[in-house]
Amino acid sequence: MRLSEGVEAAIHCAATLAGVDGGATMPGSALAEQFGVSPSYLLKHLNALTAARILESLPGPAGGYRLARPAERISLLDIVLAVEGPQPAFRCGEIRQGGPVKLPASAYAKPCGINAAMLRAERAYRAALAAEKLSDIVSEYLTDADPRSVAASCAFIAQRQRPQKPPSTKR
Amino acid sequence: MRLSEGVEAAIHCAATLAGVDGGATMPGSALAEQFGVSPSYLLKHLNALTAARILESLPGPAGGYRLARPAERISLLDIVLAVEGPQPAFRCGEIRQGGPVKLPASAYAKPCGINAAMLRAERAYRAALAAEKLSDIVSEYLTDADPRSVAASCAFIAQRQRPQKPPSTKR
DNA sequence: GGCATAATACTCGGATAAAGCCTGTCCGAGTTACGTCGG
DNA sequence: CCGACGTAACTCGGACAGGCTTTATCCGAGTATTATGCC
Repeated sequence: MRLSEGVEAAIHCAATLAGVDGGATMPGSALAEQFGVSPSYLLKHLNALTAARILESLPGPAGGYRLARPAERISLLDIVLAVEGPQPAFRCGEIRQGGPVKLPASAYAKPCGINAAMLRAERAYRAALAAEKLSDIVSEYLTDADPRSVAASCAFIAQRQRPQKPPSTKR
Repeated sequence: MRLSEGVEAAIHCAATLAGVDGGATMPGSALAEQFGVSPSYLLKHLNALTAARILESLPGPAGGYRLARPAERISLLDIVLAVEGPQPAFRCGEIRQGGPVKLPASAYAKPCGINAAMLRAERAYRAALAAEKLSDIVSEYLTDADPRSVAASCAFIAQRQRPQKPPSTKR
């Protein structure tokens, strides 16, 4: 059982974007720089989040990414499913039918009990992930993390975010 | 998120071995034949189960595999961990430290909140897997599955199991 | 001086190679059962 | 007839290639900004 490396980056990016002012955006290059990962590769995952309607992307010089809805309505499950895909972790290959004894298909009408048990467990996993809201992650970070780390993150966001409405961009 | 293909085979094998008489064994070739998978490859996973003290292996002409303890004390979590490894699905790469701003190590003394949240969800998953006992899987199969499938499975077990007359020598 | 226009620079997006893990296969070491020989 | 021995066959165990998903990278399409020329 192994999750993609990109899930971690996607969650960190979403948490960072939750800290930008409403309406402002942050380019993918800034997010990649903050975490020291490849910009081109991070775009792949950010694109997946955009396709899942979790992020919004704006092109152009003042463009970038921002959350498509408030952080209270974004759960870790949404991000994981967007990056990893909606398929369950356990995929029943129906090996019970692969034996030498060939039974009619009607004998396998009911789903495999092992598959059902694994899906029950996975449902609990997804429920736990759905309970973890992005806003809670951010709040917990702001209160529990080291003040120096929080200050550095806020400074980075304030420096690299791009406000949308004001026409004048100084730089 | 994706589990190994071998997990399904391992669980099916364990469920089959739960149906053999106490003390009797079944060779890996018979298990592979029952599910139509490669015998040599199945041995890899059966070996992992043996290393995890879930199965016992007896060499020799009348040898094979059997459960190391009653099915009531074997959970799906034990099998999954044996095949997939004990590492959690989400492995924190500490990308929060990869940015250009270098803070002293003391600023990262507390664990990453995102990692903590993911591990909380995974703990729920493992708890759900631990609640699924192998004996329950077998009981559910015997009562709910199609009678033809149950009859075929029992016939296969009775035909291919190897009773162990003398007290076995543990490996 | 104001407005339309064209060049510009920055952004995202998809298509393209390389690496790592999982899958699949092979052959060798070890052990037990059986047949045979000797007592 | 009984016991011990040697042979043999069957088993598991670890080491060796191939396929596929994941990771990483590059270049092209699109758009708001900006400077310029015209009115």
